[in-house]
Amino acid sequence: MVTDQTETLRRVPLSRDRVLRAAVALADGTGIESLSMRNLAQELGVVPMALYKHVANKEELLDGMVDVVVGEIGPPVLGTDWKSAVRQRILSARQALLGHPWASRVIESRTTPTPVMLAYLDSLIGMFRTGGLSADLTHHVMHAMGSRVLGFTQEMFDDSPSDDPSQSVDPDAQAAMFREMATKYPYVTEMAMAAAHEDESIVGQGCDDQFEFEFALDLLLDGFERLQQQGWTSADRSRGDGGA
Amino acid sequence: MVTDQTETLRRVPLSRDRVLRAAVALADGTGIESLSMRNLAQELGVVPMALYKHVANKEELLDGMVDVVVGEIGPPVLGTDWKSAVRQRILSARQALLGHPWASRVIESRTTPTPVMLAYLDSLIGMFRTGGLSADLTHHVMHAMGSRVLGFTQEMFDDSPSDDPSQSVDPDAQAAMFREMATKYPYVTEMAMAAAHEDESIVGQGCDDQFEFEFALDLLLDGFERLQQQGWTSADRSRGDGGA
DNA sequence: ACCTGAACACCGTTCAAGT
DNA sequence: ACCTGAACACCGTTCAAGT
Repeated sequence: MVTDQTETLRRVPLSRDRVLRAAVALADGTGIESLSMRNLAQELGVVPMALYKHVANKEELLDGMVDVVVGEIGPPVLGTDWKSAVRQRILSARQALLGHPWASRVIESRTTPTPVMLAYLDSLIGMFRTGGLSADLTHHVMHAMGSRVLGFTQEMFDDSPSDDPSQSVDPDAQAAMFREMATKYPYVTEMAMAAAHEDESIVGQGCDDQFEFEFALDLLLDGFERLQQQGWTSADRSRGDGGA
Repeated sequence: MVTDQTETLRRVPLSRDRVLRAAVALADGTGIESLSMRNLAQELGVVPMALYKHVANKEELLDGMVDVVVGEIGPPVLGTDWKSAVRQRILSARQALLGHPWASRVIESRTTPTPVMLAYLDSLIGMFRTGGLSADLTHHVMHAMGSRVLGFTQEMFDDSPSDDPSQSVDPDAQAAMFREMATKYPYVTEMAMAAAHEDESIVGQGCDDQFEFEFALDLLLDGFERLQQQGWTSADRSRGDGGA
């Protein structure tokens, strides 16, 4: 294809699918904060109002974008135990999300599941149920997993190393800052140090996100398995809020 | 105080504290989506630009609002084992958040921790460390907890019963909808049924949020304790992605 | 019947002109 | 030196006027 791209896009008639794909591409390329209806329309060589033929409003656009991402999650693997199968599926969801940095934030902001999302959730719930977990336990399990079923967790803070040139090197200031951190927040500092074998950083940086995700995922899956084997029921509300 | 409130507010000079408290009150009362700089200024009987004397921009306003909420979290209880102490502190954080429905969303959107937030995290990390967990394990523990350290989890969808009058009763349509759900998403439906002993609902409604939160929290805390007792190290990366 | 320009009712923030 | 009105550069969406 040597045809001018904008020109080509202008010729192809708009469709919901083309709108959604363009929106995903725009968000991937320039960030979700610069995705506006006006912006997207311009990218498609179209007047803003033309988009409203294919999506009712911006919320529906975002729903559709999430559907595109969920559509990239692989199907369940067959022929293993439920725990491995669930584990692999969720790690596949994680892979899908990694290609779209905006996706987890947008998913969080959705208020009602789309049919595509419901189909994914139904299939995942089915993996627990056919694996032998009770409907009761599965319900609590899904809540405990939260957004993890889609391959992400709410990390407390964005730990991407900001390449802000305003706070450049100046080793003296950095050392002073570090000393202040270490005295004011000794445990935070120690924890950051414990993780900083791979990156220069002050807080929370340079740790292996994939490892952290799998650590928590496995802890939860192991816990679910243990409860299942014990024949746990939500009637077993034996836990008080005190006892060791 | 019988003085007219707006008049009183107009007399009291602005301060960062008064701006933040007004912002929290406004968000509590009318929702975070209607909190704008212009709106807040009006509430304070002040021109929008006056706010910029006390907060650099809207991001800093939101940071400050989170600080107000974090300030409401109770101090650690003394004289118990680390697990109970952590449990109680996190449930106290949850109580603080329950009074400010917007808080979890705003916390998620923060990109850098404030000193107030760092102080809270430091104190919580300290509870694990003085309880005997290694710096290494504590690091992974904090990641596994994610936003749960502040008393909330990312629930997959907003399950508050929308009192939208447009989709009022009409039991026939509702029954048809239910049949469609049950055939298209059998496991989702079953799970919703399993939880719906207390509320009329289609999906995800009517379950005990507090119970779900504690279920996951205890599962994680129990898991952490088990790892600690086993002398776990992150060098033990024994888990493959397959084996049962 | 379809499409779209202009307009509406908002934003956060800058900046220069006022006191 | 301090304060602030007007303006800038945006939003999502409505609606009436064009073809």
